[in-house]
Amino acid sequence: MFKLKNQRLFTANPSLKPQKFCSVACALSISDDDHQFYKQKPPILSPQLQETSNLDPKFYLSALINCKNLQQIKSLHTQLSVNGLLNDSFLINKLLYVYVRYNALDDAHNLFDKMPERNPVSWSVMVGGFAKAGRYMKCFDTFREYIRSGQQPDVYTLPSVIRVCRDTQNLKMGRVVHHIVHKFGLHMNTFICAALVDMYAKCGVIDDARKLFDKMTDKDLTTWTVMMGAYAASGNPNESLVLFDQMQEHGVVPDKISMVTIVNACAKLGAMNKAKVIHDLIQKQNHSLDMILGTAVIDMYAKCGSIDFAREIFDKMREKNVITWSTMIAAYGYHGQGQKALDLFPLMSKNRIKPNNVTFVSLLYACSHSGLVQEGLKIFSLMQEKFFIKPDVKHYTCMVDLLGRAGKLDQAFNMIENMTVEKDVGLWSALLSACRMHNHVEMAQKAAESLLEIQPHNPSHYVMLSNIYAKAGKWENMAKIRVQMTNKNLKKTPGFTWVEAQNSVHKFSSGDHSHCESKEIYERLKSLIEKLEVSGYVPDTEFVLHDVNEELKLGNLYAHSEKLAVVYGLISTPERTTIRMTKNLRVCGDCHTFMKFVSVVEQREIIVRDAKRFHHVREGVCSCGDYW
DNA sequence: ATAGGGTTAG
Repeated sequence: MFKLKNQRLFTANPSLKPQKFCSVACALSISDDDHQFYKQKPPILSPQLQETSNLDPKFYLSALINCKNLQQIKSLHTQLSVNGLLNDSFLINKLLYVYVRYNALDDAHNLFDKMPERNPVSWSVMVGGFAKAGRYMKCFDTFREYIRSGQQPDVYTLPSVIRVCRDTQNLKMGRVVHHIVHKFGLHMNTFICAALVDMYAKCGVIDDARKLFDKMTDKDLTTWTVMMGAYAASGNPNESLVLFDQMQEHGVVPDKISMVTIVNACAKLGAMNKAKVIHDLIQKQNHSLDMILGTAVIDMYAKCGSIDFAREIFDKMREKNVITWSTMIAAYGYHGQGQKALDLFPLMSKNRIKPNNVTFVSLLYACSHSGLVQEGLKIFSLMQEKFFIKPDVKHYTCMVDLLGRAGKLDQAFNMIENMTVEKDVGLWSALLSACRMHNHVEMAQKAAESLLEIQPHNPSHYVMLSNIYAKAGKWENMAKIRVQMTNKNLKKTPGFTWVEAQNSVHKFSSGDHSHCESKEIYERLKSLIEKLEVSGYVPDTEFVLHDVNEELKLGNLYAHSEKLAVVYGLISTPERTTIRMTKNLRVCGDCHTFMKFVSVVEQREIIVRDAKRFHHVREGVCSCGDYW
């Protein structure tokens, strides 16, 4: 009887952590009947428990550990109370903890309120419970009460409080807590410091995070992981990889979570060499590709340019969730293989995965970038009618992009006018780009006006509109924009281009001479342009504002960061070249033409990407016009 | 006994 019941407990809950088996504890694993019994007469022990129980707290301890639902916890609570064991701080804290683990925060709090004596463990469980459950005010209140009670907060409580500061983006409170940490001399605790580093990073003050990180003498794996993740999230994935190497030099061996973090950083960097090294390391250390790590690796390979590797991993993964599927769909989207993205969609339901709003963003994006207008419209209505997902601004942005690229500007504009969700910069930018592509000056003005209402000081909106005027020959309007920019003291923000070569990533800005092989690069660029001109390359100097600085000129040409990166790629890598550009930076017409010619004349495949998009530059393949 | 780090779009 016992064995059977016990088996049921463990087979029904394979996820339960292996625990010391206690012959009496298994009595709790049964019992719909018992529940009924408890319900009717709570103070009385069930026959089974009576048989085996005594007033030994150890019995209740293992019973609590093996609880599998709230009902059981409550009935044990009653029994503890009846047996007068609620004075045992060890037991009561365990009870508190089990309530918290089953998300019964109110029950826990009631118990906590009635506790005659609260020790640091009680406080820490309660504060941590509120923190995990997202009940931030309650967490702060409890912590405040703790401090006011005059006790020294222990090292277990503070990480939870810091976590809440992070989750609520409450940097001010975070600094106060940091102060408290110092006041109580707890600044040497690794758990607390790691939490603080994470809090600073996620509140956007990465320099403060780094300062604290550097001060820490014993950085453990979590600390390193937090810092690596912070750099990746703040747009400096290169630094994540640097730290990853340093960590290993310090003898810290990465685990699965840190692997996910570094895979993610590598995806953001877009460096295929690194991607392979990291994937090798994962295999060497025998980390299985579970849903999270597997999904991250798919994303990494896709963003490093290899949709085939990405698909290989995808096919190998045994368990996939909606994120895995959405990642793969998005990957096909930005690789310009819209049909393949669409083909995956019906397979999702076959595998019983329900698409979510992100899946539909990826699908619509895939349609817009492959020019699948009808399909996109179909998906858009399917999403609402069959899956009852209300489109948000991102879905609308994809639709505006889809219609806009196809030249259906009026339809796109109508959609914007009729939508009820709040319009953002991305939405209007999509329309503005479409206007530029189709030379629709009037609508461009409307789009730009809306953009400048939201972001009156963003120079890129002015530059974009100015370029549209230039293309239409409306020089007076263009001049006005330039005056506005000068009056507002706005300067074009510098753009960067990165290229992966020589096993690392090199960064260029326009007219950049800082690279150590700068001389060779410029010489090669000069001779290359001569070669290209023989083949019919005519530099396009239409977009005057793109290059305000005359010093960037190289003969009658401009040394765009894109060109410098492409040339460095030619010099230093035998294979194809992948360059990555500052997010939102558009490749200008001249660079586009330049790359097209390079790809033919030098027989080299060039891949351009910003954070998420790819465009293969091959003759006949590049269909994006001068706007990418 | 109680504590910190991980995946998709934009």
